[in-house]
Amino acid sequence: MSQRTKIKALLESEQTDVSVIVKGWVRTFRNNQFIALNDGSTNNNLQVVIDFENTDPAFLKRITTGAAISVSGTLVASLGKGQKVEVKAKEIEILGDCDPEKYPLQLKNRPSLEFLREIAHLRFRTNTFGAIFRVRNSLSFAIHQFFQERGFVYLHTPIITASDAEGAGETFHVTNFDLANPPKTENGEIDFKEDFFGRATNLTVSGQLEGELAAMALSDIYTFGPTFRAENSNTTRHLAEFWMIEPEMAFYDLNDNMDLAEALLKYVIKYALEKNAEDIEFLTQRLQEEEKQKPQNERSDMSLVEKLQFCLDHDFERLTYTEAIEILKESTPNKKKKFQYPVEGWGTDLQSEHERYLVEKHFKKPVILTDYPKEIKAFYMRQNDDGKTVRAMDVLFPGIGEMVGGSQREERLDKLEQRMDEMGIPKDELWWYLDTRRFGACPHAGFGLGFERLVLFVTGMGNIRDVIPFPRYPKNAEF
RNA sequence: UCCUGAGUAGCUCAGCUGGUUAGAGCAUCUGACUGUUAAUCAGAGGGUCGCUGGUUCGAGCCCAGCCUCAGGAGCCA
Repeated sequence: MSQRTKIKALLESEQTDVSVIVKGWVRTFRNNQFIALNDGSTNNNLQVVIDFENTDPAFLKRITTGAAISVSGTLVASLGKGQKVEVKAKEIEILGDCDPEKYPLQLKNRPSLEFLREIAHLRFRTNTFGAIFRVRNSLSFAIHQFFQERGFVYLHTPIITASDAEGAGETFHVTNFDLANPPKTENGEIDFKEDFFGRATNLTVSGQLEGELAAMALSDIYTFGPTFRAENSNTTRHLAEFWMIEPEMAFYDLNDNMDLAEALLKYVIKYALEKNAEDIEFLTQRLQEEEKQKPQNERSDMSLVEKLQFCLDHDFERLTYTEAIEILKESTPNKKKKFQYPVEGWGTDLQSEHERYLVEKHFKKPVILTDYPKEIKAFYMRQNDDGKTVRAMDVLFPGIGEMVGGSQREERLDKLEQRMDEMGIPKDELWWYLDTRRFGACPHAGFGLGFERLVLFVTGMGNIRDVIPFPRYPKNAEF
Protein backbone atom coordinates (compact mmCIF):
# COMPACT_ATOMS: atom_id res chain seq x y z
CA MET A 1 0.00 0.00 0.00
CA SER A 2 1.19 3.49 -0.80
CA GLN A 3 0.84 6.55 1.40
CA ARG A 4 -0.85 8.42 -1.38
CA THR A 5 -2.45 11.70 -0.37
CA LYS A 6 -5.49 13.01 -2.23
CA ILE A 7 -5.07 16.35 -3.97
CA LYS A 8 -7.89 17.96 -2.01
CA ALA A 9 -6.00 17.35 1.22
CA LEU A 10 -2.71 18.61 -0.21
CA LEU A 11 -4.24 21.86 -1.46
CA GLU A 12 -5.73 22.49 1.97
CA SER A 13 -2.52 21.52 3.75
CA GLU A 14 -1.00 24.05 6.13
CA GLN A 15 2.31 22.18 6.18
CA THR A 16 4.94 22.56 3.49
CA ASP A 17 8.36 21.04 2.85
CA VAL A 18 7.03 17.54 3.53
CA SER A 19 7.45 14.56 1.23
CA VAL A 20 4.29 13.31 -0.41
CA ILE A 21 3.03 10.77 -2.91
CA VAL A 22 0.27 11.87 -5.30
CA LYS A 23 -1.50 9.93 -8.00
CA GLY A 24 -3.84 11.19 -10.64
CA TRP A 25 -4.41 12.07 -14.26
CA VAL A 26 -2.61 14.77 -16.24
CA ARG A 27 -4.92 17.59 -17.24
CA THR A 28 -2.27 19.70 -19.00
CA PHE A 29 1.50 19.71 -19.25
CA ARG A 30 2.82 23.22 -19.75
CA ASN A 31 6.23 24.44 -20.70
CA ASN A 32 7.78 21.00 -20.35
CA GLN A 33 7.81 21.45 -16.59
CA PHE A 34 4.36 22.09 -15.11
CA ILE A 35 1.85 19.27 -14.79
CA ALA A 36 -1.72 20.15 -13.79
CA LEU A 37 -2.72 16.98 -11.96
CA ASN A 38 -6.27 15.99 -11.00
CA ASP A 39 -7.48 12.98 -9.03
CA GLY A 40 -11.19 13.76 -8.75
CA SER A 41 -11.06 14.59 -5.04
CA THR A 42 -11.57 18.24 -5.91
CA ASN A 43 -12.26 20.40 -8.90
CA ASN A 44 -8.87 22.04 -8.49
CA ASN A 45 -5.63 20.74 -9.93
CA LEU A 46 -2.32 20.29 -8.19
CA GLN A 47 0.71 21.72 -9.95
CA VAL A 48 3.60 19.27 -10.18
CA VAL A 49 6.95 20.78 -11.17
CA ILE A 50 9.57 18.72 -13.02
CA ASP A 51 13.26 19.41 -13.27
CA PHE A 52 13.06 18.94 -17.02
CA GLU A 53 16.74 19.64 -17.66
CA ASN A 54 17.66 16.49 -15.77
CA THR A 55 14.89 14.32 -17.18
CA ASP A 56 15.06 12.11 -20.23
CA PRO A 57 13.22 13.91 -23.10
CA ALA A 58 11.68 10.61 -24.19
CA PHE A 59 10.12 10.32 -20.73
CA LEU A 60 8.80 13.89 -20.84
CA LYS A 61 7.00 13.06 -24.08
CA ARG A 62 5.00 10.41 -22.27
CA ILE A 63 3.52 13.00 -19.90
CA THR A 64 0.46 13.72 -22.00
CA THR A 65 -3.07 14.92 -21.32
CA GLY A 66 -5.01 12.03 -19.82
CA ALA A 67 -2.04 9.93 -18.69
CA ALA A 68 -2.20 8.36 -15.21
CA ILE A 69 0.90 9.10 -13.15
CA SER A 70 2.31 8.64 -9.70
CA VAL A 71 4.54 11.35 -8.27
CA SER A 72 6.72 11.32 -5.20
CA GLY A 73 8.18 14.64 -4.21
CA THR A 74 8.03 17.54 -1.83
CA LEU A 75 5.07 19.78 -1.13
CA VAL A 76 6.40 23.36 -1.25
CA ALA A 77 5.08 26.88 -1.30
CA SER A 78 4.62 27.76 -4.96
CA LEU A 79 6.99 30.13 -6.72
CA GLY A 80 4.31 30.95 -9.26
CA LYS A 81 1.24 33.09 -8.73
CA GLY A 82 -1.64 30.78 -9.66
CA GLN A 83 -1.51 28.49 -6.64
CA LYS A 84 -0.43 28.45 -3.00
CA VAL A 85 1.38 25.12 -3.02
CA GLU A 86 2.91 22.79 -5.58
CA VAL A 87 4.80 19.53 -5.60
CA LYS A 88 8.43 19.45 -6.63
CA ALA A 89 8.79 16.04 -8.23
CA LYS A 90 11.62 13.71 -7.24
CA GLU A 91 10.33 10.69 -9.07
CA ILE A 92 7.53 10.22 -11.57
CA GLU A 93 6.09 6.94 -12.71
CA ILE A 94 3.77 6.66 -15.70
CA LEU A 95 1.03 4.25 -14.61
CA GLY A 96 -0.95 4.49 -17.82
CA ASP A 97 0.10 6.15 -21.07
CA CYS A 98 -2.41 8.17 -23.04
CA ASP A 99 -1.73 8.44 -26.77
CA PRO A 100 -2.44 12.09 -27.63
CA GLU A 101 -3.07 11.30 -31.30
CA LYS A 102 -5.89 8.94 -30.41
CA TYR A 103 -7.25 10.41 -27.16
CA PRO A 104 -10.55 12.11 -28.09
CA LEU A 105 -10.81 14.34 -25.03
CA GLN A 106 -8.60 17.34 -25.65
CA LEU A 107 -9.67 19.74 -22.93
CA LYS A 108 -8.24 22.83 -24.56
CA ASN A 109 -10.81 22.47 -27.30
CA ARG A 110 -13.61 23.25 -24.86
CA PRO A 111 -15.62 20.28 -26.06
CA SER A 112 -19.38 20.79 -26.24
CA LEU A 113 -21.78 19.00 -23.88
CA GLU A 114 -23.22 17.21 -26.92
CA PHE A 115 -19.82 15.86 -27.89
CA LEU A 116 -19.07 14.82 -24.32
CA ARG A 117 -22.35 12.92 -24.23
CA GLU A 118 -21.02 10.82 -27.11
CA ILE A 119 -17.92 10.00 -25.05
CA ALA A 120 -19.73 9.62 -21.74
CA HIS A 121 -17.14 7.06 -20.65
CA LEU A 122 -14.52 9.83 -20.63
CA ARG A 123 -16.52 12.89 -19.66
CA PHE A 124 -15.95 12.24 -15.94
CA ARG A 125 -12.48 13.62 -16.63
CA THR A 126 -13.72 17.14 -17.25
CA ASN A 127 -14.16 19.81 -14.58
CA THR A 128 -17.84 20.15 -15.35
CA PHE A 129 -18.72 16.48 -15.00
CA GLY A 130 -16.44 16.01 -12.02
CA ALA A 131 -18.36 18.78 -10.28
CA ILE A 132 -21.75 17.43 -11.36
CA PHE A 133 -21.15 13.93 -10.08
CA ARG A 134 -19.65 15.09 -6.79
CA VAL A 135 -22.76 17.24 -6.28
CA ARG A 136 -24.98 14.32 -7.29
CA ASN A 137 -23.23 12.16 -4.70
CA SER A 138 -23.75 14.76 -1.97
CA LEU A 139 -27.42 15.19 -2.78
CA SER A 140 -27.88 11.45 -2.67
CA PHE A 141 -26.19 11.20 0.72
CA ALA A 142 -28.13 14.20 2.08
CA ILE A 143 -31.43 12.58 1.12
CA HIS A 144 -30.63 9.50 3.17
CA GLN A 145 -29.40 11.64 6.05
CA PHE A 146 -32.56 13.75 6.04
CA PHE A 147 -34.85 10.74 6.26
CA GLN A 148 -32.65 8.80 8.66
CA GLU A 149 -32.56 11.76 11.07
CA ARG A 150 -36.36 11.66 11.07
CA GLY A 151 -36.71 7.94 11.75
CA PHE A 152 -37.80 6.93 8.23
CA VAL A 153 -37.11 3.38 7.11
CA TYR A 154 -35.31 2.97 3.77
CA LEU A 155 -37.43 0.46 1.86
CA HIS A 156 -36.32 -1.47 -1.20
CA THR A 157 -39.28 -1.90 -3.50
CA PRO A 158 -39.10 -4.35 -6.42
CA ILE A 159 -37.55 -3.46 -9.77
CA ILE A 160 -39.63 -6.10 -11.54
CA THR A 161 -43.38 -5.80 -11.07
CA ALA A 162 -46.43 -7.44 -12.53
CA SER A 163 -48.57 -4.48 -13.41
CA ASP A 164 -48.55 -0.89 -14.50
CA ALA A 165 -51.35 -0.31 -12.05
CA GLU A 166 -50.68 3.32 -11.47
CA GLY A 167 -50.95 4.12 -15.14
CA ALA A 168 -47.77 6.15 -14.80
CA GLY A 169 -46.57 5.41 -18.28
CA GLU A 170 -45.44 2.89 -20.87
CA THR A 171 -43.46 0.04 -19.36
CA PHE A 172 -40.51 -2.04 -20.44
CA HIS A 173 -41.42 -5.73 -20.62
CA VAL A 174 -39.35 -8.22 -18.68
CA THR A 175 -39.21 -11.72 -20.14
CA ASN A 176 -36.83 -14.59 -20.79
CA PHE A 177 -38.78 -15.81 -23.81
CA ASP A 178 -36.99 -16.47 -27.06
CA LEU A 179 -38.40 -13.40 -28.77
CA ALA A 180 -38.26 -15.02 -32.19
CA ASN A 181 -40.37 -17.93 -31.02
CA PRO A 182 -42.45 -17.27 -27.85
CA PRO A 183 -45.01 -19.83 -26.67
CA LYS A 184 -48.51 -19.06 -27.95
CA THR A 185 -51.98 -19.79 -26.61
CA GLU A 186 -54.68 -21.42 -28.72
CA ASN A 187 -55.79 -17.93 -29.78
CA GLY A 188 -52.32 -17.19 -31.11
CA GLU A 189 -51.49 -14.71 -28.34
CA ILE A 190 -48.22 -14.84 -26.44
CA ASP A 191 -48.68 -17.20 -23.49
CA PHE A 192 -47.16 -15.45 -20.50
CA LYS A 193 -48.15 -18.36 -18.24
CA GLU A 194 -45.08 -20.04 -19.75
CA ASP A 195 -42.84 -17.06 -18.94
CA PHE A 196 -40.34 -16.94 -16.07
CA PHE A 197 -42.77 -15.44 -13.53
CA GLY A 198 -45.81 -17.21 -14.91
CA ARG A 199 -47.28 -13.88 -15.98
CA ALA A 200 -46.43 -10.73 -17.90
CA THR A 201 -43.99 -8.55 -16.01
CA ASN A 202 -42.31 -5.19 -16.50
CA LEU A 203 -39.75 -2.84 -14.97
CA THR A 204 -41.22 -0.68 -12.23
CA VAL A 205 -42.61 2.75 -13.02
CA SER A 206 -43.01 3.63 -9.34
CA GLY A 207 -42.51 2.04 -5.95
CA GLN A 208 -45.35 3.99 -4.41
CA LEU A 209 -47.98 1.28 -4.09
CA GLU A 210 -45.50 -1.07 -2.40
CA GLY A 211 -44.30 1.85 -0.29
CA GLU A 212 -47.83 2.37 1.02
CA LEU A 213 -47.96 -1.26 2.15
CA ALA A 214 -44.88 -0.81 4.32
CA ALA A 215 -45.99 2.56 5.66
CA MET A 216 -49.11 0.84 7.01
CA ALA A 217 -46.87 -0.82 9.60
CA LEU A 218 -43.56 1.06 9.78
CA SER A 219 -45.22 4.51 9.76
CA ASP A 220 -42.60 6.41 7.76
CA ILE A 221 -40.68 4.88 4.86
CA TYR A 222 -38.85 6.10 1.79
CA THR A 223 -37.61 4.50 -1.37
CA PHE A 224 -34.66 5.68 -3.44
CA GLY A 225 -34.06 3.65 -6.53
CA PRO A 226 -34.21 3.42 -10.30
CA THR A 227 -37.47 3.75 -12.20
CA PHE A 228 -38.22 3.01 -15.84
CA ARG A 229 -40.54 4.57 -18.38
CA ALA A 230 -40.72 3.45 -22.00
CA GLU A 231 -42.24 6.75 -23.13
CA ASN A 232 -40.82 8.13 -26.34
CA SER A 233 -39.94 11.38 -24.60
CA ASN A 234 -37.29 13.51 -26.23
CA THR A 235 -36.87 16.41 -23.85
CA THR A 236 -34.27 17.94 -21.57
CA ARG A 237 -36.29 16.79 -18.54
CA HIS A 238 -37.02 13.09 -19.23
CA LEU A 239 -35.07 9.84 -19.10
CA ALA A 240 -36.11 6.25 -19.74
CA GLU A 241 -34.18 5.24 -16.59
CA PHE A 242 -34.16 7.67 -13.71
CA TRP A 243 -33.88 7.65 -9.94
CA MET A 244 -36.78 8.53 -7.74
CA ILE A 245 -37.26 9.19 -4.04
CA GLU A 246 -40.69 8.19 -2.79
CA PRO A 247 -41.51 8.74 0.90
CA GLU A 248 -44.78 7.47 2.29
CA MET A 249 -46.02 8.53 5.72
CA ALA A 250 -48.82 7.11 7.83
CA PHE A 251 -51.02 9.67 9.63
CA TYR A 252 -49.84 12.54 7.38
CA ASP A 253 -52.31 14.83 5.67
CA LEU A 254 -51.54 16.98 2.62
CA ASN A 255 -50.17 19.86 4.71
CA ASP A 256 -47.76 17.55 6.52
CA ASN A 257 -46.80 16.19 3.12
CA MET A 258 -46.05 19.66 1.75
CA ASP A 259 -44.06 20.57 4.85
CA LEU A 260 -41.95 17.44 4.45
CA ALA A 261 -41.29 18.00 0.74
CA GLU A 262 -40.26 21.60 1.31
CA ALA A 263 -38.06 20.70 4.28
CA LEU A 264 -36.39 17.90 2.28
CA LEU A 265 -35.61 20.11 -0.70
CA LYS A 266 -34.19 22.88 1.48
CA TYR A 267 -32.17 20.43 3.53
CA VAL A 268 -30.45 18.79 0.58
CA ILE A 269 -29.81 22.06 -1.28
CA LYS A 270 -28.27 23.53 1.87
CA TYR A 271 -26.15 20.42 2.32
CA ALA A 272 -24.78 20.63 -1.22
CA LEU A 273 -24.12 24.35 -0.93
CA GLU A 274 -22.00 23.73 2.15
CA LYS A 275 -20.38 20.45 1.19
CA ASN A 276 -19.70 21.29 -2.46
CA ALA A 277 -19.04 25.02 -2.30
CA GLU A 278 -16.17 24.87 -4.80
CA ASP A 279 -18.02 22.67 -7.26
CA ILE A 280 -21.11 24.86 -7.16
CA GLU A 281 -18.98 27.96 -7.56
CA PHE A 282 -17.42 26.36 -10.65
CA LEU A 283 -20.84 25.41 -12.02
CA THR A 284 -22.05 28.95 -11.34
CA GLN A 285 -19.29 30.32 -13.54
CA ARG A 286 -19.95 27.69 -16.18
CA LEU A 287 -23.58 28.76 -16.32
CA GLN A 288 -22.59 32.40 -16.51
CA GLU A 289 -20.36 31.65 -19.51
CA GLU A 290 -23.17 29.71 -21.15
CA GLU A 291 -25.65 32.51 -20.60
CA LYS A 292 -23.33 35.03 -22.25
CA GLN A 293 -24.18 33.26 -25.51
CA LYS A 294 -27.87 34.04 -25.02
CA PRO A 295 -29.66 37.28 -25.79
CA GLN A 296 -29.94 39.66 -22.83
CA ASN A 297 -33.65 39.10 -22.16
CA GLU A 298 -33.20 35.31 -21.85
CA ARG A 299 -30.49 35.52 -19.22
CA SER A 300 -31.54 34.96 -15.64
CA ASP A 301 -31.12 37.82 -13.20
CA MET A 302 -29.70 35.55 -10.49
CA SER A 303 -26.57 33.43 -10.56
CA LEU A 304 -26.75 29.73 -9.70
CA VAL A 305 -25.54 30.23 -6.13
CA GLU A 306 -27.99 33.08 -5.66
CA LYS A 307 -30.86 30.98 -6.99
CA LEU A 308 -30.05 28.16 -4.58
CA GLN A 309 -29.70 30.53 -1.65
CA PHE A 310 -32.96 32.23 -2.63
CA CYS A 311 -34.71 28.87 -2.41
CA LEU A 312 -33.48 28.41 1.14
CA ASP A 313 -34.47 31.90 2.26
CA HIS A 314 -38.06 31.90 1.03
CA ASP A 315 -41.13 29.81 1.77
CA PHE A 316 -42.52 27.99 -1.23
CA GLU A 317 -45.73 29.61 -2.46
CA ARG A 318 -48.72 27.37 -1.76
CA LEU A 319 -51.98 27.72 -3.62
CA THR A 320 -54.76 25.61 -5.07
CA TYR A 321 -55.18 24.69 -8.71
CA THR A 322 -58.35 26.82 -8.73
CA GLU A 323 -56.47 29.88 -7.44
CA ALA A 324 -53.74 29.28 -10.02
CA ILE A 325 -56.30 29.21 -12.83
CA GLU A 326 -57.68 32.56 -11.64
CA ILE A 327 -54.21 34.12 -11.63
CA LEU A 328 -53.49 32.73 -15.09
CA LYS A 329 -56.82 33.92 -16.48
CA GLU A 330 -56.10 37.46 -15.26
CA SER A 331 -52.44 37.38 -16.33
CA THR A 332 -51.08 39.77 -18.93
CA PRO A 333 -49.87 37.06 -21.36
CA ASN A 334 -53.29 35.42 -21.27
CA LYS A 335 -55.12 38.69 -21.90
CA LYS A 336 -52.71 39.62 -24.67
CA LYS A 337 -53.13 36.12 -26.13
CA LYS A 338 -49.44 35.37 -25.72
CA PHE A 339 -50.05 31.85 -24.43
CA GLN A 340 -50.05 29.13 -27.05
CA TYR A 341 -52.79 27.47 -24.99
CA PRO A 342 -55.13 30.20 -23.68
CA VAL A 343 -56.41 29.70 -20.14
CA GLU A 344 -60.17 29.74 -20.33
CA GLY A 345 -61.95 27.18 -18.21
CA TRP A 346 -61.45 25.18 -15.06
CA GLY A 347 -60.55 21.52 -15.36
CA THR A 348 -57.81 21.21 -17.93
CA ASP A 349 -54.21 20.45 -17.03
CA LEU A 350 -51.72 23.29 -16.87
CA GLN A 351 -49.32 23.51 -19.80
CA SER A 352 -45.56 24.01 -19.35
CA GLU A 353 -45.91 27.65 -20.34
CA HIS A 354 -48.51 28.21 -17.60
CA GLU A 355 -46.39 26.55 -14.92
CA ARG A 356 -43.39 28.56 -16.06
CA TYR A 357 -45.37 31.79 -15.88
CA LEU A 358 -46.51 31.09 -12.32
CA VAL A 359 -43.07 30.06 -11.09
CA GLU A 360 -40.74 32.29 -13.08
CA LYS A 361 -42.79 35.42 -13.67
CA HIS A 362 -45.61 35.71 -11.13
CA PHE A 363 -44.22 34.30 -7.87
CA LYS A 364 -40.55 34.05 -8.84
CA LYS A 365 -39.95 31.15 -6.46
CA PRO A 366 -40.90 27.50 -6.03
CA VAL A 367 -44.64 26.97 -6.01
CA ILE A 368 -46.74 24.15 -4.58
CA LEU A 369 -50.04 23.66 -6.39
CA THR A 370 -52.71 21.61 -4.63
CA ASP A 371 -56.23 20.28 -5.08
CA TYR A 372 -56.27 19.49 -8.78
CA PRO A 373 -59.38 18.32 -10.66
CA LYS A 374 -59.78 14.59 -10.06
CA GLU A 375 -60.04 13.88 -13.79
CA ILE A 376 -56.41 14.76 -14.44
CA LYS A 377 -54.91 12.92 -11.47
CA ALA A 378 -54.29 9.32 -10.40
CA PHE A 379 -56.94 7.05 -8.87
CA TYR A 380 -55.34 6.78 -5.43
CA MET A 381 -55.53 10.47 -4.51
CA ARG A 382 -57.90 11.44 -1.72
CA GLN A 383 -61.14 12.99 -2.89
CA ASN A 384 -62.20 16.33 -1.48
CA ASP A 385 -65.72 16.98 -0.24
CA ASP A 386 -66.46 19.21 -3.24
CA GLY A 387 -66.62 16.08 -5.40
CA LYS A 388 -64.46 17.78 -8.02
CA THR A 389 -60.91 17.92 -6.70
CA VAL A 390 -58.36 15.63 -5.06
CA ARG A 391 -55.69 16.24 -2.44
CA ALA A 392 -52.84 16.34 -4.91
CA MET A 393 -49.74 18.49 -4.80
CA ASP A 394 -47.12 19.37 -7.38
CA VAL A 395 -43.96 21.23 -6.42
CA LEU A 396 -42.89 23.39 -9.37
CA PHE A 397 -39.35 24.74 -9.70
CA PRO A 398 -38.00 27.50 -11.93
CA GLY A 399 -36.40 26.09 -15.07
CA ILE A 400 -37.35 22.52 -14.13
CA GLY A 401 -41.13 22.38 -13.90
CA GLU A 402 -42.49 19.54 -11.81
CA MET A 403 -39.88 18.51 -9.25
CA VAL A 404 -42.23 16.67 -6.91
CA GLY A 405 -45.65 15.09 -7.42
CA GLY A 406 -47.58 13.75 -4.47
CA SER A 407 -50.86 13.48 -2.64
CA GLN A 408 -52.75 12.48 0.41
CA ARG A 409 -53.94 8.97 -0.40
CA GLU A 410 -57.55 7.83 -0.48
CA GLU A 411 -57.84 5.63 2.59
CA ARG A 412 -61.64 5.03 2.36
CA LEU A 413 -62.23 1.70 0.62
CA ASP A 414 -65.58 2.58 -0.95
CA LYS A 415 -64.33 5.88 -2.36
CA LEU A 416 -61.18 4.24 -3.70
CA GLU A 417 -63.04 1.37 -5.39
CA GLN A 418 -65.52 3.78 -6.91
CA ARG A 419 -62.66 5.81 -8.39
CA MET A 420 -60.93 2.68 -9.72
CA ASP A 421 -64.14 1.63 -11.45
CA GLU A 422 -64.52 5.07 -13.00
CA MET A 423 -60.96 5.03 -14.30
CA GLY A 424 -60.91 1.41 -15.41
CA ILE A 425 -58.23 0.27 -12.95
CA PRO A 426 -58.44 -3.53 -12.44
CA LYS A 427 -59.34 -4.08 -8.78
CA ASP A 428 -58.58 -7.81 -8.83
CA GLU A 429 -54.98 -7.20 -9.85
CA LEU A 430 -54.53 -4.77 -6.98
CA TRP A 431 -56.18 -6.92 -4.32
CA TRP A 432 -53.12 -6.55 -2.11
CA TYR A 433 -53.24 -2.76 -2.34
CA LEU A 434 -56.92 -2.72 -1.46
CA ASP A 435 -56.22 -4.94 1.56
CA THR A 436 -54.52 -1.97 3.24
CA ARG A 437 -57.89 -0.19 3.09
CA ARG A 438 -59.70 -3.26 4.38
CA PHE A 439 -57.45 -3.89 7.36
CA GLY A 440 -56.48 -0.99 9.59
CA ALA A 441 -56.66 1.78 7.04
CA CYS A 442 -55.46 5.19 8.14
CA PRO A 443 -54.91 8.62 6.60
CA HIS A 444 -51.53 8.75 4.88
CA ALA A 445 -49.65 10.68 2.26
CA GLY A 446 -46.50 10.64 0.17
CA PHE A 447 -44.74 12.00 -2.87
CA GLY A 448 -42.26 11.24 -5.60
CA LEU A 449 -39.15 13.35 -6.17
CA GLY A 450 -37.32 13.01 -9.47
CA PHE A 451 -33.69 12.82 -8.39
CA GLU A 452 -32.18 13.93 -11.70
CA ARG A 453 -34.43 16.98 -11.77
CA LEU A 454 -33.08 17.90 -8.37
CA VAL A 455 -29.50 17.47 -9.61
CA LEU A 456 -30.41 19.53 -12.66
CA PHE A 457 -31.57 22.39 -10.47
CA VAL A 458 -28.63 22.33 -8.06
CA THR A 459 -25.99 22.08 -10.80
CA GLY A 460 -27.64 24.61 -13.09
CA MET A 461 -27.30 22.23 -16.02
CA GLY A 462 -29.79 22.45 -18.87
CA ASN A 463 -30.16 18.83 -20.00
CA ILE A 464 -31.10 15.92 -17.74
CA ARG A 465 -28.84 13.64 -19.83
CA ASP A 466 -25.86 15.48 -18.35
CA VAL A 467 -26.62 14.86 -14.68
CA ILE A 468 -26.80 11.04 -14.73
CA PRO A 469 -23.57 9.13 -15.46
CA PHE A 470 -24.97 6.93 -18.22
CA PRO A 471 -28.23 8.34 -19.56
CA ARG A 472 -30.87 6.07 -21.08
CA TYR A 473 -33.18 7.68 -23.62
CA PRO A 474 -34.84 6.79 -26.93
CA LYS A 475 -32.32 5.40 -29.42
CA ASN A 476 -29.50 5.41 -26.88
CA ALA A 477 -28.18 2.82 -24.45
CA GLU A 478 -24.46 3.09 -25.18
CA PHE A 479 -22.03 2.42 -22.34
C1' U B 1 -44.61 11.09 -31.46
C1' C B 2 -45.20 16.33 -33.51
C1' C B 3 -42.87 21.25 -34.84
C1' U B 4 -38.27 23.98 -35.87
C1' G B 5 -33.10 23.94 -36.77
C1' A B 6 -28.48 21.37 -37.57
C1' G B 7 -24.87 17.42 -39.50
C1' U B 8 -18.08 20.00 -43.53
C1' A B 9 -10.62 17.92 -40.41
C1' G B 10 -9.92 14.92 -33.71
C1' C B 11 -12.97 19.52 -31.52
C1' U B 12 -15.61 24.38 -32.53
C1' C B 13 -17.13 26.50 -36.92
C1' A B 14 -16.87 29.47 -42.06
C1' G B 15 -17.88 28.04 -47.13
C1' C B 16 -21.31 33.64 -51.89
C1' U B 17 -26.19 32.75 -57.06
C1' G B 18 -24.46 25.20 -58.31
C1' G B 19 -18.42 26.20 -61.24
C1' U B 20 -11.11 24.93 -61.08
C1' U B 21 -7.08 22.10 -56.06
C1' A B 22 -12.94 22.70 -49.69
C1' G B 23 -10.82 27.00 -45.46
C1' A B 24 -9.85 29.12 -40.18
C1' G B 25 -8.93 28.67 -34.83
C1' C B 26 -7.83 25.01 -31.39
C1' A B 27 -5.93 19.98 -30.88
C1' U B 28 -1.97 16.59 -32.92
C1' C B 29 3.20 16.09 -34.90
C1' U B 30 8.38 18.48 -35.65
C1' G B 31 11.64 22.37 -34.00
C1' A B 32 12.74 26.69 -30.76
C1' C B 33 12.08 28.73 -25.84
C1' U B 34 11.98 27.49 -20.47
C1' G B 35 8.40 29.79 -13.69
C1' U B 36 4.19 28.38 -17.01
C1' U B 37 -1.43 29.35 -15.56
C1' A B 38 -6.20 28.09 -22.16
C1' A B 39 2.15 29.26 -22.04
C1' U B 40 4.49 31.53 -26.41
C1' C B 41 6.90 31.49 -31.47
C1' A B 42 7.92 28.93 -36.36
C1' G B 43 6.63 24.94 -39.56
C1' A B 44 4.01 20.25 -41.05
C1' G B 45 0.38 16.50 -41.58
C1' G B 46 -4.83 15.90 -41.39
C1' G B 47 -11.47 15.62 -45.41
C1' U B 48 -16.11 9.26 -48.07
C1' C B 49 -18.70 17.51 -46.87
C1' G B 50 -24.23 12.12 -42.06
C1' C B 51 -26.20 7.89 -45.47
C1' U B 52 -28.85 6.36 -50.02
C1' G B 53 -30.84 7.78 -54.46
C1' G B 54 -32.11 11.76 -57.98
C1' U B 55 -31.67 16.53 -61.04
C1' U B 56 -27.42 18.73 -63.82
C1' C B 57 -22.13 19.28 -68.55
C1' G B 58 -20.92 19.96 -63.27
C1' A B 59 -23.53 19.11 -56.35
C1' G B 60 -20.62 20.56 -49.77
C1' C B 61 -24.59 23.85 -51.97
C1' C B 62 -30.77 21.95 -55.40
C1' C B 63 -34.75 17.69 -54.73
C1' A B 64 -36.58 13.01 -52.18
C1' G B 65 -36.14 9.31 -48.48
C1' C B 66 -33.60 7.64 -44.22
C1' C B 67 -30.26 8.14 -39.82
C1' U B 68 -28.39 11.06 -35.81
C1' C B 69 -28.12 15.45 -32.78
C1' A B 70 -30.08 20.06 -30.53
C1' G B 71 -34.21 23.27 -28.97
C1' G B 72 -39.51 23.48 -28.14
C1' A B 73 -44.32 20.72 -27.45
C1' G B 74 -46.98 16.37 -25.63
C1' C B 75 -46.46 12.47 -21.69
C1' C B 76 -44.45 13.00 -16.82
C1' A B 77 -40.67 12.80 -12.21
